[in-house]
Amino acid sequence: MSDEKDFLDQYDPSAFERPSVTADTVIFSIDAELRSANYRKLEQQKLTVLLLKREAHPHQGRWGLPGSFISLDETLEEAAGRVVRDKTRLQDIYLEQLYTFGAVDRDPRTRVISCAYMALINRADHGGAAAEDENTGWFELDMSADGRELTLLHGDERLIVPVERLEVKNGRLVNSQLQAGDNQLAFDHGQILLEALGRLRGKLDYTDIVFNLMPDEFSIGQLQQVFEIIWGEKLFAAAFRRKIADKIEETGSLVKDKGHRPSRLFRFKHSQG
Amino acid sequence: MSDEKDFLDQYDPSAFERPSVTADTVIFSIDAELRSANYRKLEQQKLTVLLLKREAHPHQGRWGLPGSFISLDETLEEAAGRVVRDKTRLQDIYLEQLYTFGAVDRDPRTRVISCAYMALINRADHGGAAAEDENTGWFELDMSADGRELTLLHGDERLIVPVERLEVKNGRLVNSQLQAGDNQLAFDHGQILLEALGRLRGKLDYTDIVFNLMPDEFSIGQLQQVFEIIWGEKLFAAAFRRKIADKIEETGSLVKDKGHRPSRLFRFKHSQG
DNA sequence: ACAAAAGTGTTCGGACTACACCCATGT
DNA sequence: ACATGGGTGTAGTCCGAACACTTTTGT
Repeated sequence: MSDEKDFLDQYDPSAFERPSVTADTVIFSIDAELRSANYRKLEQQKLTVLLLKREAHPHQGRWGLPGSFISLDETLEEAAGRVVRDKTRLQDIYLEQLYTFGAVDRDPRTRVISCAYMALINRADHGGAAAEDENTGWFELDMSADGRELTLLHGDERLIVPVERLEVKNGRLVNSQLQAGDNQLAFDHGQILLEALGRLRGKLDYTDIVFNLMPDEFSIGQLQQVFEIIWGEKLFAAAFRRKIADKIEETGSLVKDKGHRPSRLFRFKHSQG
Repeated sequence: MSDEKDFLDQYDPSAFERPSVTADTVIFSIDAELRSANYRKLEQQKLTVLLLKREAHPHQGRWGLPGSFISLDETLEEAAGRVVRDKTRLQDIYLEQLYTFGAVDRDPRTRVISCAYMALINRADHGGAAAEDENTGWFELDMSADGRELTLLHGDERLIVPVERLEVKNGRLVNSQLQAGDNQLAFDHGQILLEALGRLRGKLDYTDIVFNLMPDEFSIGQLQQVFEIIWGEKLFAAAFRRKIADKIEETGSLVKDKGHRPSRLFRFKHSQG
């Protein structure tokens, strides 16, 4: 091994053609819709994702996920964290690597490999975090009843992400052909979003990641709603309450001013052994 | 969008410094040890992983995972498949993307990002697949009782992979410091191997991936042993039998010549609704 | 009073645990 | 005969699904 140093000194990093690598982030948040419909009804919670309108080519004018080319002196996770910080002004956010997308032609410019991350925040909790503007929007996710189509809503904008039964090869999903439709996301970001949603759904019931989406204090009803919109199915309140009972603890405060019995507020109880 | 084509024509791919990207593969297999100890005892199954002795710098002489730099005209999965094919002569193998490792200094040459894949095969089933030689070895995995240390055995070779309680940050494991010890794997391949083992363990009980490790026909006892060596715990035979009963079907044949009641052979029953 | 949600009690059935027990074999 | 694993039966236990029911509020 004495000559390893010599080897390294002579090593030419440009010997092979290299791909570009980006860190793209799917930033989920929960938003509460202010429902005036019925003073008794709960305000409906919504699952939202942060999208940016692309100002440059390629896919100029389309909505896409926040992302960035990684620089050589930062890890993938650091790059993803940087993207989240730049777009939301939030730090120390839940961040999880999702999957790396490597279809040869997923970017028309050149070979670009995308390492996708999922971030979870609660927007209401952090004041003006990630305020919206012309080119920045939080899109509400709505899965169609048959689960074949995901709709993204933001003001008048309305994007459709087809869930074409994900092709599975060797047990792992294969990059499917990019859709060229009009109200579509840029690149393969629709696919990335679906992968993120799938991951979020799957991890809901065997991890505690939901609480990254919740405010510090929340009612059981709110929490149940979050499960319901992510899973797309109604849950039985009694069963739900008992199931999560040992993951939360009372804060002591109540929420009044609703047209029904006041609800106790809870917080996430960390580290129960 | 009319000028998107112009933009692409003028795009200069060398504008940003790019990392190298490799596809590294953790190829697991099951091997049956020929036990002469007791004619009644079952032949003990072993979980093995394919390692190569590095012939070039860096980490020359160390054992590491099979891998390759990706070329610009193949997907990540194709690159991983190519590596598996080159090393084992096997095609159409179960392949699953694991995780992408992006620590800045994980490779001393230059910035190298590793997209890790896990492959599952049954070596016995495919004759001389991945025969061993001087620089190619199937290493038996042995997790210590306390789960703090993974030992890799192959002939006289004996590598130790410390399981330093994986640092978790934001719910995802963080690349830990590279170990510089002697009987260690090259690069961060120990960490990659641990991640693969964790994934395999986790997926055992809610997917059907085990059957990728099994021969076409197997006894329930064999199958149970595979679960046991991967999970590192004994299972109750009666419960196990019932649990997997609806995933397998009888082939009709029996295995005699053992010092006990002959066992029926089963095969994986695909696609039960 | 009433609608809506908060919250508790209880039953039912299915899944897993643990143990007991028989079967079939090669030496 | 005996050790070893193959294979079935069965009682007990735990957990979630489902339903019934009470509590508490603002209008």
